[in-house]
Amino acid sequence: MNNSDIVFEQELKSRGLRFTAQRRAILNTMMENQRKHLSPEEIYDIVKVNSPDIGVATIYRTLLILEDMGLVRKINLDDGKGRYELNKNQEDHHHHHLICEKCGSVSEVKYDLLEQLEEQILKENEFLVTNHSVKFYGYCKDCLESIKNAKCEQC
Amino acid sequence: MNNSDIVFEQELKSRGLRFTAQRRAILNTMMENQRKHLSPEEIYDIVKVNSPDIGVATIYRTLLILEDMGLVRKINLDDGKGRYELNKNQEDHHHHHLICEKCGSVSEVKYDLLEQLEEQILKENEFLVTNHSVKFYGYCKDCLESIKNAKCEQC
DNA sequence: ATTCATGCAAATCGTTTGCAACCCA
DNA sequence: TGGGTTGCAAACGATTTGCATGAAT
Repeated sequence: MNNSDIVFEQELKSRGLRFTAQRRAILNTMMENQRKHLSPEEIYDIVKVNSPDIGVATIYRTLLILEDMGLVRKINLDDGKGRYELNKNQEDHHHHHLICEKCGSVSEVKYDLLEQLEEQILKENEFLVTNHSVKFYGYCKDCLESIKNAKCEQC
Repeated sequence: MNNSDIVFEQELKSRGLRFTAQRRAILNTMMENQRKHLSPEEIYDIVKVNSPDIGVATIYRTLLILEDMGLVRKINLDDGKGRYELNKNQEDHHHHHLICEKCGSVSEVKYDLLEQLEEQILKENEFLVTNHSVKFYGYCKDCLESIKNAKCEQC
């Protein structure tokens, strides 16, 4: 039982919820697959290896709890399913995703130049920004190269 | 038959597609509801008023065509359904959405400070950005006020 | 013992698809 | 006339829900 498990157990208790083997297995799976943007189905497949009797519903129900606790964050990668990533700490909070429109790969950037813009929004729109989601679409390194090569063949 | 209808008809013809009453009605609905972020279902309900026999499938199929032509843009407002907005012109391209987490309202900001960041991404990640999606979550003007008022009652 | 959590299957929601009838070019 | 288009309903994939059973405190 690691540190995160203990934190999780405390959080659950303080909400009158129980620390079950399934919930523990799901959180551990999230920790062992950081930066992977797993879908509920993928988490299900991983957890099933050691807990064959688990059901998908438990994955969905647990992810809701983890998200509500701020231990996990739900993101949208435009592939029609939910994606979840570990919410390690606050500084980790502001990273953005690079989605390759050719191969579908997802990488990350950590810059955050949005504070300034958010102040401006508060002043001009009277809207208080508490969070944001930024996605960049384009071509990853590998696909840029394969496009370059494909063009050369036609020369 | 307005200007956009003519453009639409030409675009359809150039692709070997037909200019039907249904397609026209759907594009007109999009134009009459700019900045509304309509879902396919909502578009369906509006179009149905004047074309009671239309089916949802036609809405979906037509939106795909309009999106492919660049006349319409699909966005994601985290409510589990697709949302569409008119893609009026290129300058209109870079606006972002402000999503109120209390009342769910969606407004817009037009600033775009991302070019600089995208250059940096190209250099450091070798990822060529061709498009982006930016969403800000927080509290709209009205909800900020109601929160303020609620707090005062407790004083 | 009590109350919450689970697995299962059925239900739901948004979207897509197959197909026969339809209609624009 | 012929091939794209439509409405309908069935199919689909992701997620949610009801419920009887099972497990944590």
